[in-house]
Amino acid sequence: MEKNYKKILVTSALTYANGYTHLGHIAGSLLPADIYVRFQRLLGRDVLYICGSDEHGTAIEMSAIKENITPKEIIDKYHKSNKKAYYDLGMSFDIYSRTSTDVHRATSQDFFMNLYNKDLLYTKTEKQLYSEKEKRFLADRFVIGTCPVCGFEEATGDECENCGSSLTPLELKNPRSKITGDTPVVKESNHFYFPLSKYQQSLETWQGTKNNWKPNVINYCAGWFKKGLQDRAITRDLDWGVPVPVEGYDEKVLYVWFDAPIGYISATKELFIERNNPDGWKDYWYNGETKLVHFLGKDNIIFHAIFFPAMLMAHGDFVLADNVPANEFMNLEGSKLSKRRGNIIYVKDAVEKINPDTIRYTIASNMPENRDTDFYWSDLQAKNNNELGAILGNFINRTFVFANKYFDGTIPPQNELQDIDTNIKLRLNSGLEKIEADYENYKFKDAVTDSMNIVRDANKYFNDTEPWKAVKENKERCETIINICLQLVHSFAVIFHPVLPFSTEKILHMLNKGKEDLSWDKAGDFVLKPGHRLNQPEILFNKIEDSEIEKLS
RNA sequence: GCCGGAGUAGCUCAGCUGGUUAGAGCGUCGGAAUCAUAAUCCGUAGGUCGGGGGUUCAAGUCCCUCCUCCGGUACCA
Repeated sequence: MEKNYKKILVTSALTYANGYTHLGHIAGSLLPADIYVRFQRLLGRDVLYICGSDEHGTAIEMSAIKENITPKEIIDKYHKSNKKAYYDLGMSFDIYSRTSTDVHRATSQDFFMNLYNKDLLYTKTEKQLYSEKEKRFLADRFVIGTCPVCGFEEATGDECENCGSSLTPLELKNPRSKITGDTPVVKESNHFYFPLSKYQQSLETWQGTKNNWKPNVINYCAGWFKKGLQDRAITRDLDWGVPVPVEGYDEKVLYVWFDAPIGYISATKELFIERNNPDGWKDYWYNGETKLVHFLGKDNIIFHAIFFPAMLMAHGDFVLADNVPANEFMNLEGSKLSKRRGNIIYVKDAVEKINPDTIRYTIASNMPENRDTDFYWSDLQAKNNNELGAILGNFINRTFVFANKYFDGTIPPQNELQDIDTNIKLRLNSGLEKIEADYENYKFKDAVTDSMNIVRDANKYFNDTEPWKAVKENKERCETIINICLQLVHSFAVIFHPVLPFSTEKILHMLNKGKEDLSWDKAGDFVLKPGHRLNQPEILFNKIEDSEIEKLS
């Protein structure tokens, strides 16, 4: 790392608990974050991985009304399901929390009051549409009416789908509620505003110091700066959310995008409460030597690179993000992933049918780091069969077969080394250096490619040294070869651990080694001792047949 | 409409501040090997870098314009 960070705090964008999470979420923010933290842990760094469900906002309240159930029922359902799916996919959160907890409510209200007490917030009264029938103010996109520009009759209060005009609800002709269809009335409402415009200069200065941010993030923000940041209302007329902790405003709640990012902080608090160290979270959030990294999809850039940092600046106590490595989107079979039913892959379904490591590997090797990418089931099949099975799995298997068949299931000694032996170790070490740089620079696709390329060379080493001949002609030579191949197997357990956590644990077990050998330091050295007894090998990646893929596509 | 991103081999994707014959994996075709989940390794072929114009000794890379796709557009998150 370019700076002497003592601690690393990693977040994945909170999952909105209004539906099942799909593979796009994994590709955008969950998987890169998990790979990153697993790598940092291998290096022995002090890292926390924070995520959770975002459970407030208009959309959840509206879903509850439509389905005639409570918001709580909705969030419970999706929080539980999504959390399980994430863990099934190997996400190694230190905590997966949610924003409906008491800790979060208190933390958000404290945050709000901190700004309120410093007189940073102001109130403003605006005219809004109010439904007498529903007894509620209507959010912009829950008002439907006729577009004043093109006459389209199904325009929503924020924009016209037909002509693309940006609208406000008051401009619509014949406005009506999207839920009940009744005609709303104009009513005034008073809200708190966050003075985002005042922080533009500080934000630009701050981002100016970031020379390793991805261009898409920098340019996107530059666009907003150029336009000029405007203050934002941070309270809403809803029933569902964190109540505004100010007298006279207790019927209102905090804007979901105000409280959601605070969720990263409250989840960290909750984690340390569980650890019986209630102040422990401060060591991370109040510490200028913490490296804070937000992983997210491109739809979230403004909130993590502009709005939340401004909130933190206003508050003053917290560390700001070191990086916001935003990914683009992953689509399915060439068309948008989340658009309509039948064209979506839920994580909960995928993990039931497919080896989670295969899912992780496929997504990681085609991660939308620079642009939108496509997920194909046929691609997953090819990656599983041709790379995971044929290259990695096969190398491990052919090595173990030799150890079992000719060396009684133990690690043979390493005798006199030849050039080809020292070369493969040099190759391993240069590969490790490259992969380490890949991970530190958020280049996960490169990391996967570079990792698998070492295994390709390991297979070449196996071919070139021909242990099946050596075992007959020169047993000592064969001992050395298989010793080295087993050392490489151990190295691969470490190297692939960020991407393939389940399989690498199996490899470690096959080697009869413990977690203490799962460290990046030990990946470059040949640490296995001759005579050490191995466990029985197992097939790590079963071949996926065409018929299975046809069922999934 | 406006802001940002993208369009590169049959397919999926790399190509930082412009610099010799544009790269990788898969797929294709040929070869070597036979220890291994018939799994490996080597080699071959494949592209007027979305269209057009410009700057430059030199452009996939910079500028202009057009087409197509994606995200945002401040009350969806």
